[in-house]
Amino acid sequence: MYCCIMYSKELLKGTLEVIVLKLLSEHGKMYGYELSQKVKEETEGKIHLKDGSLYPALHKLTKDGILTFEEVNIGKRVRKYYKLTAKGEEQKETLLDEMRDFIKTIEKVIFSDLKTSPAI
Amino acid sequence: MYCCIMYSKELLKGTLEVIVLKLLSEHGKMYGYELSQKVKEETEGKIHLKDGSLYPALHKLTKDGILTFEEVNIGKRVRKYYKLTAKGEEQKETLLDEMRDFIKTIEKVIFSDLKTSPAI
DNA sequence: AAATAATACATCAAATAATGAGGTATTCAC
DNA sequence: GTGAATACCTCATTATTTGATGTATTATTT
Repeated sequence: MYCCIMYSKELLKGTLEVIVLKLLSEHGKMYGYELSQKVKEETEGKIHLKDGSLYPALHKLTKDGILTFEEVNIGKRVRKYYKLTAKGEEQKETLLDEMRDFIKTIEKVIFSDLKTSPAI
Repeated sequence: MYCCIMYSKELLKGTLEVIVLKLLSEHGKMYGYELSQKVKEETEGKIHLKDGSLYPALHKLTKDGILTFEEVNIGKRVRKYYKLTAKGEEQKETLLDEMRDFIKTIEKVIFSDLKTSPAI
């Protein structure tokens, strides 16, 4: 059902994307697991980036030139630290603007009681 | 990509659903075309309920007992006026609450500059 | 009067993406 | 040495949007 919003794909898809880009922009570089923990923490568990969504997303964003990564060995374990490319920085700004606009629009439609009813 | 939000399905799915339920609650009864026009108008064209999304959604909501409809003949044309059932009223409240909560959460994650950086 | 736009409904194949389940392996705490 | 946490990954299934396509009536423009 989802939606049918002008910027539907770019936006709702972006719920994950915009979060990832914002956090990476803010923290410089982060690895997948770190991202999911950070989001869980900042939202008191309300938003939970699942493995099955997060990793494919990171791969796609990398493929699209939004992110790059470097592998860092932590003992025998490998971490992939992601960061924004220049294109990624632009994309972040775009998505944040869209999100702002989307929220404003939704709020206007959804949370207006005043609008119609002259209240008896 | 979408998301992976606690209430993902119930919420993002709901962008259409919540709009429809809100408008029906507000206006009593409306038909499909009217709904799409109203939304377009109220959002200055930013949100556009497409036929291919709207009608299937109305059918599904009816099947689920959220909506009922009555057919009205306008000349040779038939209009289906939809309205909320009691269950639909409840559902509307639930979705509005979720939407409020979602927006608050997203805003917290996305629009905080203060949070991390101690600024130089 | 004829063409065009708007009204009003509908369906469906294709594309897209989230979910949930499954998998591997390392490190830490008890 | 067992379980939990860390850290990555894939993929089939499911769900949903989109865009195309269709039908038909009414209003408007030329």
